[in-house]
Amino acid sequence: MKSIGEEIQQSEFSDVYQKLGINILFTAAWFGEMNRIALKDYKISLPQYNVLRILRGQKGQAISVAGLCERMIDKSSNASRIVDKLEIRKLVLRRVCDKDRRQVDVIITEKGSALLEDLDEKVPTFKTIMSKQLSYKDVETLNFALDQIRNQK
Amino acid sequence: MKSIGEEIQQSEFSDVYQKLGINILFTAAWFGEMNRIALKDYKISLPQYNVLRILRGQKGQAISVAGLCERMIDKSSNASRIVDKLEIRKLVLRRVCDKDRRQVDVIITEKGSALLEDLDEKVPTFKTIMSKQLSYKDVETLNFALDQIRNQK
DNA sequence: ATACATTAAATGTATGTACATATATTTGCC
DNA sequence: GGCAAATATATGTACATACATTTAATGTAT
Repeated sequence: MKSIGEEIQQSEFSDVYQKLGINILFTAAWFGEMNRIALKDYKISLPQYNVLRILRGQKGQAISVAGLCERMIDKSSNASRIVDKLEIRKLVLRRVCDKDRRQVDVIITEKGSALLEDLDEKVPTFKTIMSKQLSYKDVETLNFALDQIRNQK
Repeated sequence: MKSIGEEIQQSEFSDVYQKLGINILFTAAWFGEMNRIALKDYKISLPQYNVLRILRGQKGQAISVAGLCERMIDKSSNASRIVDKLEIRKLVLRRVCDKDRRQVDVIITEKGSALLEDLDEKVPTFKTIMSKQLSYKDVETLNFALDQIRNQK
């Protein structure tokens, strides 16, 4: 099995925490790469895919651009321009919100939903990626540890 | 303590594996943001910082552009253009390799090394980020689990 | 030795990220 | 009501990523 040290050809880490930090970064990048490969044939980028999935999760309910930002993993991603690209391909619609005309509601179209359904079969789920190696209990432990890391002090 | 579900305002995940996958992605993004904040005053981007650290790790030994790519976390990053930016600021040097004139050796300059030394004091180490919450044993377990995830089948 | 394939790096283009700024709308205060 | 502050989104710019193509140097077969 390839350890993180072998992956990035680094034989020494200053300590195990450093190694873990790089391991988390590397594993996240590895997940991203797997998804990118799956999405490639559909000419859709990873952030665009993530936005579509957030919209589907709304189940028809409208969500503003700011609402999208809050739910995205990369907080500084520019949802406005990602929506631009999706709108050009008619995968989403923009509609000025009646209650607050500064807001723009974004809604997934039929075409967008259909594309997501196709992708569901192509994009590996985290469960298929990890369930062979990690038990339910392992996963709970990891989830707890990661939540703890981000809430230090 | 804020769990991953609260962070991205998603109350339900399809399963704990899905939750863990997103947790890893989110934690990696969170690390990145901490570092970006630390680097901001020095007008150096995260990939540029990572390249400088790889060069320092070479301890004077030359490394090619392809060698940099292999050691970078983001495999598809364009090391050539990152080196461009570092070269403009005289933090690194490029030198055509004598043994294979297609290769370009990249070397960190005195100015680059001095900048890294300054940054060492500003950029939080993973140890300072995580050692309060995770024991040595926790870390070993996590490292093992992540290595396993990336080596499925 | 020449021709062809391979390799290393650079470059071109579209998309995305980071951050500052601009524009439009709403809110709150007088 | 009128005006300043706050808010939602869009836009401008520099840098980075994803991926295809180009250029130069090297390896290899004939």
